[in-house]
Amino acid sequence: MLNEKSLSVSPDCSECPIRHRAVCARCETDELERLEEIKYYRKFEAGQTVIWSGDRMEFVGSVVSGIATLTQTMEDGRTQMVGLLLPSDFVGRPGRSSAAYDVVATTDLVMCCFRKAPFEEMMLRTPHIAQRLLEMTLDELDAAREWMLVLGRKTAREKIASLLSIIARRDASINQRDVEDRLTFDLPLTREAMADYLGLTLETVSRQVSALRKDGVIELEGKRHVTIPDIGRLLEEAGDDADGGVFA
Amino acid sequence: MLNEKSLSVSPDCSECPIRHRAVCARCETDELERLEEIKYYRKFEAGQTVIWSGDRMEFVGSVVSGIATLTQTMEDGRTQMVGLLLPSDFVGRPGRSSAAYDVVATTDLVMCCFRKAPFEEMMLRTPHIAQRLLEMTLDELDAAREWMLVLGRKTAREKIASLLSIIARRDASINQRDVEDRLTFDLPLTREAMADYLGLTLETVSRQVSALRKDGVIELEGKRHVTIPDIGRLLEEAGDDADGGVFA
DNA sequence: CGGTCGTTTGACTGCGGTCAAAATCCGTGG
DNA sequence: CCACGGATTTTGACCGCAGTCAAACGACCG
Repeated sequence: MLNEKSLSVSPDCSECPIRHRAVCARCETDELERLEEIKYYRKFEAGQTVIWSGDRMEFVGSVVSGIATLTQTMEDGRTQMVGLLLPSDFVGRPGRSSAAYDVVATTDLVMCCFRKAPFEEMMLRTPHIAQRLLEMTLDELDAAREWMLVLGRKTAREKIASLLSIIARRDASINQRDVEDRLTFDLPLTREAMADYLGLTLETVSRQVSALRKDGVIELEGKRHVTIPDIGRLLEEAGDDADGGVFA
Repeated sequence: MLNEKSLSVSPDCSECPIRHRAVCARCETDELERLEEIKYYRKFEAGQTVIWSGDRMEFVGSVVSGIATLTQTMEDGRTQMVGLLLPSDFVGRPGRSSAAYDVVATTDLVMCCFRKAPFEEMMLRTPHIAQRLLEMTLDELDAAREWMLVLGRKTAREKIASLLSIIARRDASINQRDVEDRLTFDLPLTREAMADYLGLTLETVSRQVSALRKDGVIELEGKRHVTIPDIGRLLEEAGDDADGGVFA
């Protein structure tokens, strides 16, 4: 906790890399000015816990850069990841006083935080924020439901393929890369984190990743750098409808 | 589809049984009057499909009475339930033109429908509706994430116990029953529907229900009527924290 | 009475979990 | 530059939980 850093200077909203995708996306200039007054940046290092489940939450905020995970843990230690937080994703629930999940930085992370009470008060007066938050929450709900199908009904191989295609899609969207390009990215998750996301053990993840590599569905350089020669093939392996533009 | 019934008369909102829990919960009298103008009731019989995935959605609405399910299906027929819709739950996504899931009535069902375009237009002008919808969506997101833990990490026995405790909780809350009472309710789902919710086969569901009965965790009269002699015991079996008031 | 639907039960199989060990990666300090 | 130690990943052998296939049972209805 000691190596967490608060930045004294928060960059101007108008230059923010997530300006057009985050909870503030629809705000007008004057609304942004009021947001500037209650915002502050915080940095976390890879591996640090951002919020502990059950803790009192004094802020909500957006991921500016880096990746974090949302996880739930049972008393006996079994854990399930319930969300992957990428830049522009929102953290925290207005109207709730204590955190429901652990939030952990898996890479170095920068967050744009808003003090909770002022943010909630501002939400009531600023429909642009509430509207955008509703839209984002509906998207997250859809993603969670898609993930329920993955967890409940897919095989281990399909689960891995599903995770890779989701990361590939999000990566392409964030980096504005063309989908027709040869997709290539770094896995932001350890095998254990992948297992926690997919409801598998890390051994099974390792075996199935190797199998997909052996079958030519993916290519690996080192343990983490992935290339996808044929995205249609990967989507087929995921059990998704290959055509019909999940990527459109 | 022919036996679907439209009611010519929609009861007054002020007498509505879900008045204080549905998307209209926070509306003032004048706001309710405007909602009355765009609402209509529809009845569905048990087994009927309310909405097909992919269909154009011409309405959104609330469940007034009865129970419906939200399901997703893969090409090869594997299906996963992603939501259980009880009275006051909201159906449909403002801002989206086609349905993402199948909605099926599992009992006779009455819905309070709003034509989609007028409802969306009204949402922009009526913060009370948007606020309540955000709150409900956040609750659904939490429920979906809790379910991800069930699907990803719990054993078949724990899954059954989790489902029973959720139904017991919701049933108690809807019928305003005291939790300390001897909990008793009718299962609104077939074994197959339970299996689709839990990511199991119907045979496994049947076996585990029998096992819980044999072990005295639940009592059965017929196939569907369930009594829970000790809710704490059931929560233990579900792998949840037994104390601490999930039921508080 | 036969037919359908939902459910239970049994026998067997196989996918993914468990336990264990080896291999690889990577940062750190001598 | 290399040796060391810890973390991460891979691989192997074995096992058990839940899936599969099949049959029978009970309730309900025409």
